[in-house]
Amino acid sequence: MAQVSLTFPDGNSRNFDKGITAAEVAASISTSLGKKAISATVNGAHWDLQWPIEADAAIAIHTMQDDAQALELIRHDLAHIMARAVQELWPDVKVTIGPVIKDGWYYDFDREEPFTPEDLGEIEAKMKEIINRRDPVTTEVWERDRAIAYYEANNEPYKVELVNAIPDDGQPIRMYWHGHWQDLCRGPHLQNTGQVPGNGFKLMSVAGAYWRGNSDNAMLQRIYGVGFKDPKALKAHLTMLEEAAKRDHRKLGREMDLFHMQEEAPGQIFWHPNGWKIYTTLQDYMRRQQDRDGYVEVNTPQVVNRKLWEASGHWDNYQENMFIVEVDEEHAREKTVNALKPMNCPCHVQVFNQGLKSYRDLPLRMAEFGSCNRYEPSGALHGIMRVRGFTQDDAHIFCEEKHIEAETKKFIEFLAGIYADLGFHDWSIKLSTRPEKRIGSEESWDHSEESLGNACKAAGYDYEIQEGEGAFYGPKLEFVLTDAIGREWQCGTLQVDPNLPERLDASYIGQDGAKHRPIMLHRAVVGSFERFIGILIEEHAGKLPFWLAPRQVVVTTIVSEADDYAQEVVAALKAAGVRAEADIRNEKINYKVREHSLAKVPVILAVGAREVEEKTVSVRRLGEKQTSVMSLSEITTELKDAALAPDLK
RNA sequence: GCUGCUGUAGCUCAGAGGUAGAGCACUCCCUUGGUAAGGGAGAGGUCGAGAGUUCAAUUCUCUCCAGCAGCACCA
Repeated sequence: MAQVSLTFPDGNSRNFDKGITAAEVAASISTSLGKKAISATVNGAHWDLQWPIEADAAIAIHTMQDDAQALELIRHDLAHIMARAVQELWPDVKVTIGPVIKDGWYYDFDREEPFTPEDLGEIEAKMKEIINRRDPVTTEVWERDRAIAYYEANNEPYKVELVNAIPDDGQPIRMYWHGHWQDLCRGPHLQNTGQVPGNGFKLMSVAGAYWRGNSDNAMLQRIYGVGFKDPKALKAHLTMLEEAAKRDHRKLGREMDLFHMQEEAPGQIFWHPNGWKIYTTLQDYMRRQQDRDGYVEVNTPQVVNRKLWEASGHWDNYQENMFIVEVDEEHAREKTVNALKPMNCPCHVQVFNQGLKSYRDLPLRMAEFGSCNRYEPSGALHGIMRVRGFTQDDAHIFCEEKHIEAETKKFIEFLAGIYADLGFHDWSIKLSTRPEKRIGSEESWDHSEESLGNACKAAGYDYEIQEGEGAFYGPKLEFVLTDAIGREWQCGTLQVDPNLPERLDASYIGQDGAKHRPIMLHRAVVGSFERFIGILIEEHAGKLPFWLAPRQVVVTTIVSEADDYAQEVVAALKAAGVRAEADIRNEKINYKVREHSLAKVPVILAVGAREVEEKTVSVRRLGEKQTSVMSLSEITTELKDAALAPDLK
């Protein structure tokens, strides 16, 4: 019999009969490993114990101790078990797909009536029952025709479509059985439903999802579940979700009195004094950074005639998402159709186009805190993170092709400094390359992609390539922040655009005396201020760094005899540039401390008879229980420094 | 935009076919209290908007608006 040579993680190799299964390999090593094995990795692929090994390979056997593999298998089996439970409860429901995702899985179903929360409870109970049956999980490879005939006979049209979609490139069409229940699946799976921890999962929610992710297709019902190895891990996950909910910017925005939104202006923000203080503090900081980095700041119109949007190409592509403002003939000589600007670039080109530009003017870095309005689909709106009215820290660098690399490097360094100042150290770069539908020559794509990659390397950063994800006119960099609870946010971006200067006829006079087209680099660091402030709030759970905190200090009185002194302390702090206010209300100190702590005021100063006498303050910092006594001059000096933005220290 | 859910006082929420309730917040009074809620009294709501069914609708039905979760979208 033919042999295969398998190499184990320790470097040793052994020969086995060709076609041996991973389970047999595990059992050949030791009886206990044979029992504990759950799957293998064969040549880098996660391998079902039942699958035969037909060629020489590197192999590693996994047990439940291997988290990555164990969780993948558990969640994958749970997806199947859930689908089976649903079909046992409601045999008419059609099954579609059910992949593993972060922390769990989902499965999409086609069913007339919506699933209710009560249904979820029933499904969960049925799943536990199935797990307790300890049914064997088995697998077979089928011919395509047989699979299609089977699914047609069973009235599972989605599965027929899936089988048909499997490319004819030799990959097996694999069937899995969990007991009598069957599903098309590429695997791998556990060997027995009883191996799935019956108390480590929970069904979380139902929501609509389009078949195959396409909004032209039918809407299915998706049930989400989370699954772990044991109830403790499940509990920890649920607790984490509760913690995340506590730092929701919409909740904190209300509690800290930062902003509100209301029906009459969906997707737009009413900033309250506290929130606006954060906004302007951040914007002032950004403006100083831009000034230092060689940008000029401009400001451009909000309401612009459609002619410009037609010329830029936005009218054709994004009309549906623009706020259209029509001025009728009663108000003007002739009817005009305008749109609120959804982006700033066409206006910036208009500024660039005023007067003749020389190659000596390039690179020209034109910045605007550009207020934009986009008619986002209603379902996309989310607190202040995704809105219809927002302001970008937008800028366009007009340059020559040869400038791209150096300008990009300069920008990455600029952005890195700002993220560091704002307390974000965990971020990464993604480089999106040429998509299938594109304009421009291959040479110019080569050059821009290479320039962006080189710039990242030159600035000392790695990047991940997103193949084909670039815009139709040029490649882009995306800068992705990871926040305190592991969520990713794309904030910064840099896009190479030779298209818009072409469409809007921007030019400069080159050294050769002839007209040339500049390239535009669209770039932003925070992206939208609204969204970025939302991220800041959630990152810090409302406890913003002192310099950004809208209310930095509250001076609370313990007895009313201290009222005058409290005002004196406030005056001293204000003179030092600290945002301070007095709380001389007739309330107990406990009450005031609680209230201001909940409002996330970073420093509470309490003053009573002793402090008045000694010209001191009792200092209580947010998050700390103990207090300390400092002289008025000491605390003023300290807070004066703390109140400065990082770039002013 | 799509699927589902939700909309009652400033906030968090209870309630029911016969035009509403709690806690906190708010106002006033008492209290001057040393670091996360002192006590008492009071005021406050066209029950998201419109239409329909009904003797009667905030409650049932429909339409619309907004929000939430997810999907799709994000120049």
